[in-house]
Amino acid sequence: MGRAKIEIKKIENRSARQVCFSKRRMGLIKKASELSILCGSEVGIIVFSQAGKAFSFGHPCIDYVIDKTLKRPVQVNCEKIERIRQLEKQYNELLQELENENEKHAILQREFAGGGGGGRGLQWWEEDVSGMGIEELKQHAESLEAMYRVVIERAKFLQVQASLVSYQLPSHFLGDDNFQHEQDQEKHQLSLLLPPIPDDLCENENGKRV
Amino acid sequence: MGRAKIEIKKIENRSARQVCFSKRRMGLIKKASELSILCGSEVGIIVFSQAGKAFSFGHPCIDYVIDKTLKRPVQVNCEKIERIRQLEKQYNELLQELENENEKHAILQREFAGGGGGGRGLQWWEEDVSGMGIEELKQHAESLEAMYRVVIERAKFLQVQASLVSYQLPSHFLGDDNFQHEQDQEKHQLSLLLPPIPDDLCENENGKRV
DNA sequence: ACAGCTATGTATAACTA
DNA sequence: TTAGTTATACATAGCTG
Repeated sequence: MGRAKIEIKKIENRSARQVCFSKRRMGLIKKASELSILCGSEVGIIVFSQAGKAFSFGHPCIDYVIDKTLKRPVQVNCEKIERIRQLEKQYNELLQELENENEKHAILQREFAGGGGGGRGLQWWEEDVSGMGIEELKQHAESLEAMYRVVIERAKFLQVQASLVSYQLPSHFLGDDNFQHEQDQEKHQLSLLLPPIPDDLCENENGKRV
Repeated sequence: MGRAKIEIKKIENRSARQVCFSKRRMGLIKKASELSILCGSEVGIIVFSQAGKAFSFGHPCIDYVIDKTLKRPVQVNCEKIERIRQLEKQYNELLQELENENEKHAILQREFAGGGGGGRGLQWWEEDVSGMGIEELKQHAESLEAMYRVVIERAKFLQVQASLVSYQLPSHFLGDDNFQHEQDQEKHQLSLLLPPIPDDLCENENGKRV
């Protein structure tokens, strides 16, 4: 949202980070204010700067929102359940994308080698590679990589949304680019929502299953 | 931020409001997530829909942020003090704008009637209107109106920002267009920060001083 | 209600003073 | 540093299915 696109990762330069913090804090609070007015909803925001200074916004006031939250553990559960529903939905979208990739690959396969593995119940990535020629292998590898990239992108997206319920993708799943949430959060069950990805694609460099 | 500019006031249409709510809620949480990552700061957001459903976001998690807030009443005071400093600054800007209007008017006055009130210590709005011709009076009234509009716009802006500390402009100060914050909030000292506006401009339709 | 789409308004990254 | 300016990316209002 500025002159250049930036990656969402911690800004290392101190003063740049400070400038970004105050601008974005103001923007966030403006948005919250607009939401509360437009939709008549109660909103509370608390932000701590790295220096430990607190900033807050609340409609009707921050204390009201905090009180209401503390008195409603049930609501928080509702919220988590809805979040999980959303994640499930996104997971289904992911599956859909994988199937599309699958389709594309099948077409390529047919064009290249006349249809290597036949039309039985097997998924394409389960095909036996031992019978493939060099070109076919190359195609196969490229398709796997493309699919892997799709999975990673989706996983990153889910990660952002996942923090809503404090669930956490194991950070190695997101590649090695700076990962800010790690230090304070537990790692847990999100993987339960993401399992049926073929084994070949689910191992990191240490061979550990995700 | 859409096809058309919209006024920030409650959306009356139920379904439109609901759509806006979910879109903006998502946007707000995305922004909060970005802020926490980019600036390494702790952020918590709680939103209640009008139906009473709760949504939250937190980094590292919402409970952490709430805990930290509850344990730091002092920080909240710091924040309020800073907010007041900002308001004072904005107030000074407002004064500056008034002076600019003043200047412009003085020039107009000189052009029109050769300089009706002389150059003593009086502000232009204190000039005696009894000696004015009809054109001069018209000009004077228009200038007052322009100045009034500037004051109202600034006041609306301050109002949005003021909710940060749960301070509240008396709603009649903002005109009669829908005013959403009124029901739950107390009215108090903000007017202390806004007094030296000439009497002519500080009365509402009941003649009650602001 | 819900999920896209796109034209448009806003927020803001990089820059300047 | 702390403010302003500007070009650009992004969020979203109104619309469609």
